[in-house]
Order: sequence, then structure tokens, then C-alpha cells
Amino acid sequence: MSDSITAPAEDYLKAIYDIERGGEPAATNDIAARLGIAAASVSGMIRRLADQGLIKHERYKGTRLTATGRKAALRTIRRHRVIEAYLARALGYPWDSVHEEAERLEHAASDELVDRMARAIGEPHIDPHGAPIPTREGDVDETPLRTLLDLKAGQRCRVVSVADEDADLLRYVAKLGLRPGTEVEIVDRAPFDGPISLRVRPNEAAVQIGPVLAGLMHVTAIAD
Amino acid sequence: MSDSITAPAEDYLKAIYDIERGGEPAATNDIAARLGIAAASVSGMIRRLADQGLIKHERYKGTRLTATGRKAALRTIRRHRVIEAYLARALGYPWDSVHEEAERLEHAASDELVDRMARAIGEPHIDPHGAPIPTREGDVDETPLRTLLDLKAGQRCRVVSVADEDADLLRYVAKLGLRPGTEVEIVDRAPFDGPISLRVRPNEAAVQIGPVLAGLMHVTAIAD
DNA sequence: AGAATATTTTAGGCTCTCCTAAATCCTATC
DNA sequence: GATAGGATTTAGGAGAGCCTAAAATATTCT
Repeated sequence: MSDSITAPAEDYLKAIYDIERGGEPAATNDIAARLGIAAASVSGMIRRLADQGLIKHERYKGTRLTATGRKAALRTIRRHRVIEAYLARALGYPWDSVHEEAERLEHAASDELVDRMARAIGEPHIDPHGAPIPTREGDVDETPLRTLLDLKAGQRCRVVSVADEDADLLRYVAKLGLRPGTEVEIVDRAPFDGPISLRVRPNEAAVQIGPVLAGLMHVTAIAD
Repeated sequence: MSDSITAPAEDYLKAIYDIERGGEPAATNDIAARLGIAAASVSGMIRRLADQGLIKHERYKGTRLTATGRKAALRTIRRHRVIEAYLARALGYPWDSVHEEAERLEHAASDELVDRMARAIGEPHIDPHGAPIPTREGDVDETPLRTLLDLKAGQRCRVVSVADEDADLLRYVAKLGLRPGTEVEIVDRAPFDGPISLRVRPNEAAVQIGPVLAGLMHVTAIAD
């Protein structure tokens, strides 16, 4: 069975894909941190994945996905995001709790099921957090996104996605009115990594968010 | 983690539950056959399940579920059957292919998801093969069912369920018009375990089925 | 450069779930 | 009531995936 990809292996591939999007090969430590396991355990799995031709690893340097590995990662990501979208739209799940359920289902659902789910909700191209859903063929929009940290006071933008799956955080974001799709104006930015002041709705008080949260809010600038 | 039930353990409990319905404690060999693994492997798992208090095992005698084990088995069976029903009704799965998908999902789906699925399709009490769905509380109809083998020529009955999940077999059963709910009359029974002749629809030719298939067809007699 | 620090890998262990081969126990038949 | 044949269990082993502790390598700082 050296060709079959186990559930943990799928998680590694997803993690490596995400980290690698930053440009650099994925460091062992970063993979370990993202998966919440010991770095030593990652070394072991890296060997197995490399043996399967899913990744390319240079000792002490880092890890990159091969074309095969990338495809496998995107398949898992598609499953995950389609399932999230389906749970939210077809079964009434709140957006802050779809992630956890999808995290388990993505390893058990067949491609057939995922396709049926996608069809049932009209072939969505984003998940409930605004992240793009890869196509069956493995194409995704990989345009690098800006976050609220990249904008200056006075600029306007639209929230595209929230780069975190923590339920509490998502609930907080929703409470502030910052769900994907929302238009926002940067009212003010305090210096020294201070809070950012946003106008979410005209004629309402601005809301303040810290730089950590701001860095998780993917946005597109809106030409004025 | 001695209290958490792994996916393989859930499969053992389901198997034991099914076998035990025959009245006798489940034999190691029968469990092995049903799960498609070596008998020696079953001995090992039996020890673990007994340690967890899920089963009672008497060496060389057999295995029975404890109350806790029974509850766990029924929870898994509920998951499985709700998922089957949901796949068929909400996602258009053909009845012959829901089993395989449900077999994997049942170990990954949360109770929350299963309940939402059940609600979405109107809290069904049977799955696509006619098998009863246990309630959230773990109650099931365990009335012993008769099969076509228990009836004589001339008797009429209604197909309740098909006790097999093989896709080809299910397709064949459907082709004969013998889906659960169908009314059937025994036209003739050849002796010496010969074929059984059934009238499925009035004014149509009788169909013949062998004793193996007949033994899988659960029915209730209809008072004439 | 050389030492201190951080990262990564190796070594050795553990659990789970499966395997085959060999013992052990039960039962049914002669 | 001994024994053959079948069922069951034990013994020993394998691979996945995790762990901690220690060794190896890379990087950073003085």
C-alpha cells in the first residue's frame, strides 16, 4: 500500500501546502507546530512521504510538495472546503463550527460524495470563511492576498476571507460584522503595531481590532 | 484513552451485535469472518474490548456485549443507518451504494451531524434497505424477522428489509421488484432447498429466487 | 572565528491493529 | 473414552504514527 495516502499523511500535505504558500520550503518545525505534534515525529513522516514521491526534502533545509503531492493536497483541501460549505448551507451549521466536523469528514468522504455535495449547493467556489474551493481538476486561485495590516488609514477594502478556524475567533469576527464580503474603511491605524480602527457600517461607531486579528483578515482593496 | 472507542473497535461491536442477535454469544471465528480478518487478530481485540468493559468474554465460549457495549454498538448502527438514509434521500445516492460510503463516514461523523441529517430528512425510522434506525436513546425494534424461507406456498407477505449490503445483490433485488415495502405472494416452493417462485405484481409472470437470496429477504406475513 | 543557540535528525520506545505459525482446548465420532 | 478435526488462543512480528532524550547540523552573536 505504498501508494495510498493515510489520513495523517493528508494532514501533513495540507500543512506543507499552506506553509509553502509563503514562498519558502516548509520547515520541519513549522509543520510540527501547525499539526500540534513533536518535530521529531515530523522527520519520520517526511521520510515516508518522500518515499511515496509526494514531497521533496532536503535535510536541514526544508520540504516542498512534488506535483503529485500538490495534487493530493488540493484534493484534500477541496474536500474540506466543499464539506464546510455543504454543512453550512445544506445542514444549517454555524460558520464557526464547520471546520472541526470537516476536518474529520475530509478523510472519510469519497470524491463522489464531495461532488454530490458541491452539486447540491450549486458548485460554490468559496467556503464559509471565504477561502477558494479548488476545482475537481485541482485548480485554485492562488493570488496572494493582502491583509488589513497592508492597508493605510483612509483606504477602503472588502473582506475576502478569515485565515483562521478557531470558533471563538470566528464568532468574534462575526460579532464585529466582519464576515467575508463586508466592505470596510480603515479609519485609523495606531503606530507601533497598535490597534486598527475600522468603519464597518456607515453612520456607526468604528470598531477597533488588534494587529494579530487584522493580520488574519484577508482583503482586497477597493478603488475609490 | 482507555475509554475512547476506536473505529476498528466500533466495527467489532457492530459485528458482535449482529451475530449475537441470533441468540448465541458471538464466536471468535464468526467475528473474524464478518470483518474479513484472521481469527487470531480477533482474540487480541477481544481482550481490549473486555478491558474496556464493552464485552464479556468467556475463553473458548464466546463473546457478548455488555450494556455499555450494546449502547456503543447501537450508536454506531444509528450513525450508519441515518447516513445511509441521508445519502439516499438528500443526495440522490442509489440504494446499492450507500453502504460503502456510510461505512467510512460512520466513524467520522459527530452525533451533532447525524442528528442534523436525521432532522433534514424527517427523522426516518428505517434505512434504505429497510433496517430500523435506532433512536438517539438507543432503542431499536428487535422483533425477530422472518425470511421468505419461513413461508409456505400460498402465503402472502411484505418485504421489510434486505439483509445484505452487496451492491450487485441489491441491484438484482431491485430489478426483480423486491424492494422493501413490496407485497409478495409465494406461488410455489420447490423441495430440497429448491428455488422459490414469487408473484410480485398481479398479472405478471412469477419470479424465481434461490434459497440463499430468499434467506436474506426479511418479510412480515400478511393476514389474508 | 568560535561559542552559544536554534533547528533538525536519530535512537529507542510505546500503542494499535493487523499478520502467520504454533500451542491449546473443545467436541464429535469411532 | 481416545482421538481427529475444528475452534481458539498465545507467541512473536510488522508498519504506522506518535513520544522523549540525545546527537548532529545550521545559524547567530560576540
